[in-house]
Amino acid sequence: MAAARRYWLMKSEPDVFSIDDLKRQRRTSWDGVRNYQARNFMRDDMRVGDLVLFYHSNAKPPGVAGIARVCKEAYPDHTALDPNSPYHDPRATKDEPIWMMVDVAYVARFPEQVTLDDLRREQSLKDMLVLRKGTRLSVQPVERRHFERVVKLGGLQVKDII
DNA sequence: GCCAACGTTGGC
DNA sequence: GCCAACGTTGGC
Repeated sequence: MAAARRYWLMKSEPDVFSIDDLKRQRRTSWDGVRNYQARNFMRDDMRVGDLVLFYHSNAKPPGVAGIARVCKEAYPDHTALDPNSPYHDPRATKDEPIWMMVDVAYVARFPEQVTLDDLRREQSLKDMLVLRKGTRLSVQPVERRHFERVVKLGGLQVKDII
């Protein structure tokens, strides 16, 4: 029997890569994660089929812009080996790549972004990690009930994206 | 652009 | 193993 699907929130700066970019490309490799906790979530816990809240950080306003789905499990992030990449890490080698990435596919763009303020206003979402002061994790787990609530706030039906 | 909060580095 | 210094994140 397959393990239960998990839910995540992943941050991206829309000036760098937005939900619209993902929609155009249909899928992307989630490169550039350079935080051990975030890497460990991707490497150890993300499985094909997991659903992702695509969060626009450093945006005006910041918030959840849509949904993605994990379509390939963790593998080495080769940008760490590339001296010309902004994500280059001189410690990384082919045998010890240090950093990992997953691939995600486009699922849906919310008709209306669910802003950070919207999330804060929802009593039922008050325990979400993204709302906790000082939480900078760019890859974080989300509870199913929170995921489903955000989808509804975004104007979509859960059954339509699963 | 500011700056609080956090993660990482490196001297000891 | 401690912790000060530094770099980064990300909301504002």
